[in-house]
This record gives sequence, structure tokens and C-alpha cells, in this order.
Amino acid sequence: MHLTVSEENYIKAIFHLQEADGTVSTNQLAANIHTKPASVTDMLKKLTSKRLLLYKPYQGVRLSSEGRKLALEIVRKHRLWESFLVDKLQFGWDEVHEVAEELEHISSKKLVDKLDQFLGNPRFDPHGDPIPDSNGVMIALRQVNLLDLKPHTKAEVCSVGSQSPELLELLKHKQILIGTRLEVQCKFEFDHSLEIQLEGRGNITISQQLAQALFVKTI
Amino acid sequence: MHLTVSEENYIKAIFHLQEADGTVSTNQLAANIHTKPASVTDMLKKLTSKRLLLYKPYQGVRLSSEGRKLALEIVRKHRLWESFLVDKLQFGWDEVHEVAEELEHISSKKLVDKLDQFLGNPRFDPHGDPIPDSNGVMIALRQVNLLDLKPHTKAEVCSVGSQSPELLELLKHKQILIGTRLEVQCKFEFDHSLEIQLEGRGNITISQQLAQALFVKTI
DNA sequence: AAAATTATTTAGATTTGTCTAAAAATATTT
DNA sequence: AAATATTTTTAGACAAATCTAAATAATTTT
Repeated sequence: MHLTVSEENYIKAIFHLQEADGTVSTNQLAANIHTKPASVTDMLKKLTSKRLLLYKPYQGVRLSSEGRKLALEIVRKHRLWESFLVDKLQFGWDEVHEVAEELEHISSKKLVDKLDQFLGNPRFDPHGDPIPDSNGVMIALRQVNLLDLKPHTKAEVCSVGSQSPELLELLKHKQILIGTRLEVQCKFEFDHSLEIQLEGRGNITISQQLAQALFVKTI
Repeated sequence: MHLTVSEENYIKAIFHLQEADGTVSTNQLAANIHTKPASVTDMLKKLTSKRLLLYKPYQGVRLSSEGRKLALEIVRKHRLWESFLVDKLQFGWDEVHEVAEELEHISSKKLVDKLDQFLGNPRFDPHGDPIPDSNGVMIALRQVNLLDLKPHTKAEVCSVGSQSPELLELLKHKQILIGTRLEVQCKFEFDHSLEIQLEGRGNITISQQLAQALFVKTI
């Protein structure tokens, strides 16, 4: 099954968007891929006819198992190339994404597997995201430190790093508890503080010290 | 100046074809790129309007200096990636061409230069072809075609004239690779075949077609 | 030099992936 | 539940890169 670069980008975008929702809307995709909804509809029909999507007009779309398999291959390539760029070519971890967006479309399966081996079969990329193995199996990212959470990933607080009264006092004040859902909006290099959105509430700022004490799981 | 993959392939093909002739015909290009002459004409007009070609209808085409500069960038990328695949990922030198055809279109200049450095700034690729430096300067090969080698001159294989799988298969079978040392014993007028002695091995016969595809330097 | 052949270009069609504008379906508000 | 707003799809157009078939230019043969 050979896909064009454009088709691969749709598959990948749907994969990432459906992590959160399960089902992805036409407008969500259009915004993500920087195209118009009409173009998305066309592509959804095309990929559906290739049996890569489960698509009901007006009802949103999900990957078929075949589509999911392809998505994982693309994600694998992306993350392996990012690892290569950072570990071997000394790129900064913040400047590899764009280049990896190009490299992920190189098709040779043999290349990917040899690259994986060359890198020592890394389990995580430079951003901490898990790398699917050559069978398309990706370990679930269970608990990550809130400091390590990527912006715009939805997560749920699942543990705290200490039981100190001072910490609990602060959490109480900010009304953060186990199960609270949130999304990192942005990170500030200067003091490593985060701006996060609490589900159903507004945005708040979290200090480095506080973020370090919170563990979340992506949802 | 951003070029599509297709445009880059035309620039590269013209570069390689004009080495021999100076000027390249529409049919030559069509055969090389596996398209029809009509398609070539369209592309020549397009690339000419971008000032990358010197093209007179019915009179053939050459690269402009701007076009030549771009061609050298593509050749540089191709040969660096081939070096990477062979030296770092342990590909066989006869299986890298196709993958490098894809990798050569990755656009990041920074990537290419870091790759070059990572490889130790190699001067030649695994096929013995010179790699242009980051300023687009490529050293000339003082190499002679095996057909033109005088009998009883010792020489060393330093490049092959094409990357076709058929040729590479034959070389593999005869165990001839870059660096193999040989000496022409005699030439036969009838079919232009050669008898050559491989250093450390015996004598073998080389057809005209094969000799034509091998370039050597005297030692 | 005229005829025949070959090479090249032009004209018009096709596919892919995109777009805008309008229509239709769904969701939300009153 | 009717009106309004939003989302999604359809219809028709466009640019890129290709194709086939026909026309034209250049070259070779007789």
C-alpha cells in the first residue's frame, strides 16, 4: 500500500487527534493540517475507499486497523529520525521537528529498521515520546512528570511527588487533585513555569517546583 | 528558490547527461527520466522561466550557472546519504541508490552540513564518485574508462558508470568493487572484450558493455 | 533538392490535491 | 419546536505534472 506524502499527513494527523477524542471532526482536521474543510472531505473519501478510515459523513472519522498500522509506521519513522538528529547530528531537540516531518516520508522499511538498530533501539525520542517498534507496538506512556508533558496534550493528574503539607496546601488552594484534567498551554524557558488549562475552569500558572511534584497520565 | 521533487529530478538528470555532451536533447531526457518527450518540453519551459536552464527550442538544453549550483547541491546530498547508508547503517553499496534518490530531496541545508561533518567530510561516495563540498565545488576525477586502458597497465577501479541493479549484480558476481586492482592482459578486436587480471586472483573476461561501465585510475 | 525519417513541440485531456461558493445536514438557542 | 448558527458536504474551478495524438521542425536518405 503506497501512500502519497499528503495522504500520510492525513493519516498521521488523524492518529494524533483521535488519541484524545476517539473520533475526529472535519474542521479539527482542516485546522490541524492547514487546509479547508472541503479539501478534508475529499481526502477522507479517498482514504476511506482505500480502507484506511472508518468514516460516516457528518459523523467524524477514525482510523481503521490498517490505517492505524500505517500511522504507527509514520510515527516510528518521525521519532527515530528525531533521535538521530539529536543524538548523532547534535541538533537541538527544539529544531528537529520540521526536518523529521520530511524524513518521515522516506519509504524504505529496511532503512528504518537499520536506523533503529544504529541508534541502539531507543524506546523514547528526544521529546520523551515512545517510539513504536518494528511491529507497530508502542508502549503506552503511563506516568509522566507534568514538567515533561508536551503542550496541547490532555492529561489527568494521577499522583503527587510528595506528601508535604506545604504542597497539599497549595494544591488545595488551586483546587488540583488526583483526577483533575488539564492541558499544558505553554512553557516559559525563563523560570520553567507552565501555563495550564484546568478542564472546565480557566488558565493558571504553575511554577517549576509545583509541576515537578505532579505526575500525570495522558488521556 | 524552492523546487519540487520533479523539478529537482530534471535538474539532476540534465546535470549528469550534459557531463558527456555539453547539451542535452529532449529525447535523451525523456528516456533518462522515464517520461514522454512532450512532458519534458513542458518542464524545460518551466525551468527556463525560472532561469535554471539555457534552452533553445529544437536545439537542446544546458544548465544555467544557477541550475548547475542547484544540481551540485542535489548530487552532494545524494552522495552523502549513500555514504551514510553504507558506512553507518551497513547497507551494501549496491542497494543504496534507490533510497538515496528519496533522501536527496530533503531540503534542510543544516542537515546536509551536519551529516557531512558526522561522516568526517568524505571526499568520495561508496561508488567512488566525488562529493561536492558545501560551496558546490566538486573535484574532478582523473579517471579513465576501462575500455581505454592500455594493456599491461596496473589500475584500480574507482567508479561505475551507472547504478543499474543489473550492473551491480554482475559486479557482485565477479567480485569487482571500488578499489579492486587489475591489469588489462589483452583486448579482442572481434567483440571488444578484454581479458584482465584481478590482483590476487586469476584472469577473467570482461565484455565491452561491462568495461564501458567501469572507470579506473592508474596506480 | 525532394522525399522520408526522426525529433520536438503544440493542443487538448487526465489525475491529484487544493480552493471558493453554495447547498445540505446537524447543533444550538430562543 | 422553530429559528438561528455552525459544521460538513457538494459542485465546479485551478495548478502541477503527466499523457496521447497531431502538427511542425530538423535531419538523413535517396
